Amino acid sequence: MHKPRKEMIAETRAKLIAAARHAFGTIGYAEASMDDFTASAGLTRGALYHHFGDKKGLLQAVIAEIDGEMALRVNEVASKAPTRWQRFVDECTIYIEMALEPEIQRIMFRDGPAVLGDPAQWPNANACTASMTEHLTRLQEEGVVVADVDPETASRLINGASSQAAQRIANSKDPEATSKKAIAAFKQLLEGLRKRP
Amino acid sequence: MHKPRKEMIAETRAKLIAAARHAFGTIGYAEASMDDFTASAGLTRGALYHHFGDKKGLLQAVIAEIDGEMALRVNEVASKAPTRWQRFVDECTIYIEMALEPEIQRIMFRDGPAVLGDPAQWPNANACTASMTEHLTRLQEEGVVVADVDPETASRLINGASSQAAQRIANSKDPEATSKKAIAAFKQLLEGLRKRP
DNA sequence: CTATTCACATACGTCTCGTATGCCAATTGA
DNA sequence: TCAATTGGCATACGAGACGTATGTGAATAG
Repeated sequence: MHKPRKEMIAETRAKLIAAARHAFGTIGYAEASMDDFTASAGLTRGALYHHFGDKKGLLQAVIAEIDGEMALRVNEVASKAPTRWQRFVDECTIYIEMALEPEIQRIMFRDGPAVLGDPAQWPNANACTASMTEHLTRLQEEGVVVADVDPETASRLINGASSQAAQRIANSKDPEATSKKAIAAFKQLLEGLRKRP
Repeated sequence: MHKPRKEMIAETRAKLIAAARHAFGTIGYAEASMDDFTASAGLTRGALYHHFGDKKGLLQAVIAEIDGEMALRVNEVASKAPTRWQRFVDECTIYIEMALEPEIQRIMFRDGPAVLGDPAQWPNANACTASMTEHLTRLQEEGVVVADVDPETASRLINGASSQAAQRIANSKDPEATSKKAIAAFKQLLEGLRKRP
C-alpha cells in the first residue's frame, strides 16, 4: 500500500523547500545551483518548476516558512514580560537575536531583499512587523508612547536598525562585547519613542 | 597627436564605471550582462577583467564612487546648521533623501550588501557613517548625547533605519505623506539619544 | 477497465561568466 | 630613428546555469 498522492506531493514540496533553504542559507541564493540542491533532495529541476514556477518562487516559499517560525518565536517569548512596554522591548531584542543566525540573516535580510525587493511588500512574510505594530498601537493608546508616530512606520525603522545591529554583532571580532554595545544603543533609540514624564 | 596613454586608460575606467553604474542602478546587478553594458560603453569584457578583475570588483568601484559623492553632499548641507545636534539631525535627513534615489537605493542598499556583504566592512565606502560617528562623539563630549552609547554602533543603527525609511517612502502610493510620517518617526527615534533635562 | 490527469524527469537551446590567448599601439632604451 | 617590450584591450573557447518543451508512468476518475 502506497501513500496517498496528496501526501507525496506535500512531501516533495517540503523536501524542495528544505533543500533550498539549506543552500540559500549557506552558500547564498545566487551561488545555489538548482540542479545541485534539487539533486540533494533526490529530485530534479522539473519538480521545482512544476511547484514553484522558478527560483524566485521557491525563495518566496522558503521566506514564508522562515517568517512563520520567527513569528512563533517572537510571540512565545514576548508573552512573558510584565509590562507592555517591556514586552515590546523584548520582542525587539529577540528579533535581533534571531537576526544573528546566519541562515536568517542571509535569507531574510540579504538575499531576500535583493531578489524580491522591499520586505514590506512581501506577501505572507510580515508576521513579526505586524506584531510590533500592534504593540506600538496599544502603547500609544495607553499613553506610554508618543502619539505622533505612525506605528507601522516605526516598526519598519526598528526593523532596519535591528538587522544592522545583528550584522554588526555577527561580523564582530568580539561578538560578546559588540552585542552589549549594539543592544544598549538599540534600547536607547527605543527610548525616543517613550513619552517623557 | 593622440591623447597620452594615462588619459586613455582613465577614460576607459571611467566609461566602464559609468556604464556599470547605470546598468546596476536600473536593471540591477544580477540582471546586468557584462557583455551588454561594456558594449554600451564601446568596449568588451576584456577591458573589464583587465581593470577590475571581475564583476564584483567593478561593483566595488561603482560603490566607492557613489559613496564619495554622498559624503560630499552630506558635508555640504550639514555645515549650515546652527547647532551641532541640528547638524547631526540634518545629516540623517539628507541621508534619507539620498537613499530615495533609485540608483543609490538599488546599488548601495540592496545589491551592494547582497553581493559584497556587510557595508560596514567595505573599503572606501564609509564616508557617511564616519561623519555621523564623528558628530555623535562630539555631541557626547558636549553632554548633549547620552554617554553610554557607542557612536559608531549608533551610526550603523541609524543607517539601517534610514534605508528602511527611504524604502518605505520610495514604495509608497503617497510619497509625500509617507515621507512626513517616516521622517517624523525617525526624528523621534533620534530623540532617544539625547540627554533628558 | 479504459481514459485522463498530473507530478516529475529528460533533453535541448540560450545566455552568462571566467580564462587563455592574441594583437596592436604606446613607451622605452640605445 | 628603430628595435624591443610592455600592457591595454579584444577574441575565442569551455563550463555551468537557467527556462522551456516534451516525454513518461502512475494514480485517479468515470
